[in-house]
Parts: sequence; structure tokens; C-alpha cells
Amino acid sequence: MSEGDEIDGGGGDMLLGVALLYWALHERLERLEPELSKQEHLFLVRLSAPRRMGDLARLMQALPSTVTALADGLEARGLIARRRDPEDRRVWLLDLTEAGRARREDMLAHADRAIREATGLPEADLDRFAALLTRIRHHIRADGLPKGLPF
Amino acid sequence: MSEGDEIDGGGGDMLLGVALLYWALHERLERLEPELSKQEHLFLVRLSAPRRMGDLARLMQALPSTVTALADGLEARGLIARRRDPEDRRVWLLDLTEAGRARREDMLAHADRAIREATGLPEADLDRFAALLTRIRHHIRADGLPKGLPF
DNA sequence: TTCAAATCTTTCATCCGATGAAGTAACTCT
DNA sequence: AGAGTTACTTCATCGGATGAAAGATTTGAA
Repeated sequence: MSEGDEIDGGGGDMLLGVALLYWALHERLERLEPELSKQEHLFLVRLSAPRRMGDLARLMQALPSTVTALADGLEARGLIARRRDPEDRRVWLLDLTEAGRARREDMLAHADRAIREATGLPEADLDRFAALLTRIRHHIRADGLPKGLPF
Repeated sequence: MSEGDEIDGGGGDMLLGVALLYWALHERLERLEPELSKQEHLFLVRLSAPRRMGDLARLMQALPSTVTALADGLEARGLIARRRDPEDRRVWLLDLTEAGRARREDMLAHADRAIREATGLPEADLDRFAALLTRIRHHIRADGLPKGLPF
């Protein structure tokens, strides 16, 4: 409270809240996982199973060329492997290596910790927050991310 | 639901949820306010009253040089004005111009709309979400943003 | 079958925002 | 008055993201 931070009690405050939480989470994760970037964290989270690069690009709202660069980096560090999709030999499937799988587990544990520490919410409230976030996530996906509208 | 998106029900999902909401909000805001960048939106929200550039830098977790650049841009477009603080002539106070004040009002309205549309939550749930976010924001501020620890 | 169009990924040049070091001006403390 | 600190600016630089163009493969139409 020391530094006036309440602004308007409306859209502005929520915008700041979301931005601040986003930041605080990544900030903490960066401490626990110094050698992975923000995008790499999200990338690993998504690799619960092998995925096509194109799908990852869509999910992350990024261009294919961005995914290529991310994949190059993680592959160079031995965390993921490229494998041709036998069904369609144009596409690459990205899959975690053994090292990558272990890394991902650590990362998820760290993410959990970061969330608890950053929010400071007791279990029950954190659950309520998570439930709301899940609903929001489904809405955003269903509503279609505005992004692009290539045509 | 179409594209598997539930990952682990834990830290990973919340991380994705926060990141996705952050994105969706800015995405929508960018449509409604095409000529302002993400940071400029947050910048304007904070300018409910005149502020020192240094305070803004702290609040936004940015370097002074970053704030200088942002201020330059907004000043060039006539939305804010620099004014020396009579109390301490080293500091600049940033204040909205008339045009800036009007712009900010529009922006806040747009932010409100973006939040409603992006989350898709009914009023009551949105209020609960906002309340939790506010608590989180206070916790993050009180707990001190880890950032930096210059020493 | 064959060939044109569409799809998936990569390459590369480029851009924009953020960073950090060094500089200027003003304040504080002794 | 002078040393040290604080507030902001300048500028060179970097990293991540973009978009256009090209290569490889599949799909669809004749």
C-alpha cells in the first residue's frame, strides 16, 4: 500500500493485476530455472506428449519460424528431439528426451511453488482462483483467440 | 477442448492460464487501441496522477532508460507532459495532458470491455476473480518483487 | 497419372523493445 | 566547498519475434 497502487477499481486494476502476476510468476520461475527462458518454460509445459510444431505455434500464438528457433535451442541442449511424422512426412513431431522429461517434471514442481509463493493464497482460495482461470482458459480457446485471422 | 490443452492440473495449467489471459487481454486491447503498445497501456493506467519517472520505473519493473523511451513516445504524441518537480529539480513529473486524460478514459473503458470479453465470466464470478487478483497484487507488492536485489 | 495448388517447416534479413554503461545535473551530508 | 549519492538521459547493443521467400511433401483436379 505504501506506494499508491489502487488506480480505478475497474478495468485498469485488473489489467495491472494480471500483468503483475504474469511478471511475478516468470520472475520466480526464472530464479528456479535460470537457463530456460519464459517461452521455453511454456514450451515444455505443452510437451506433455509429442506435438507437431505447427500445433505448438498455434497454441502459443507464435509464428512457425519462432517455434523453429525455440525447438533449435531446446534440441541443442538435448531436452527435445525432432522426429518425422510417419503419417505426413512434412511435419516434425517434437518429443521430450529422457533428460527433457526429467527437466519438465522439475519445472512443473517449480511452477507450482512459484504460484504458491507469488500469489500467497491459502490452499482453498488458490483452488478457487485456479478454477476460475480454467474457465477463462476454456472460454478464450472456445471463443477463438482473435489473433491473426489470416484471412 | 478440441486441441488437448489440459496438461497436468497443477502448476503447469495455471502458468498457461495466466499467460493465456495476459495475452488475450493485450491482444484485445491492441485491437481497440491500435496505436498504443502493451507497455504504453500499462503506463497510462498508472498515470492516474502525476508521477515521478523513477517511481514508474519501479512500479513497472523496468529500467529508468526504458521509462525515458516510453515517456518520449507518449510526449511526442501529446499524451503526457514532463514537468520539473519543484521540490527536487532532478526529477521529472509525468502528467497527462488534456488529450492524454481523454485517451486514458477511453483506454480504461476498453480495458474493461476486453476483460469481460476475454474472460467470458458473468458479473458475479468476475467480481470474485477481481477480488482474488487484488489480494494477489497486494501480496506481491508487500512481499516485494524479487526482481533485482541489486546486491 | 500428372501437375498445380496447398501445407509444413526452415532460413535469413530485419525490427522493436529492453538492457546496461557512461554521462549530466541536482541534491545531501559533512 | 567538496565528496558522494540520486534522478534522469544518451547511446550502443542484444535477444526475441516477425515476415518474406524457399524447400519438401501432400492433396486435389483434370
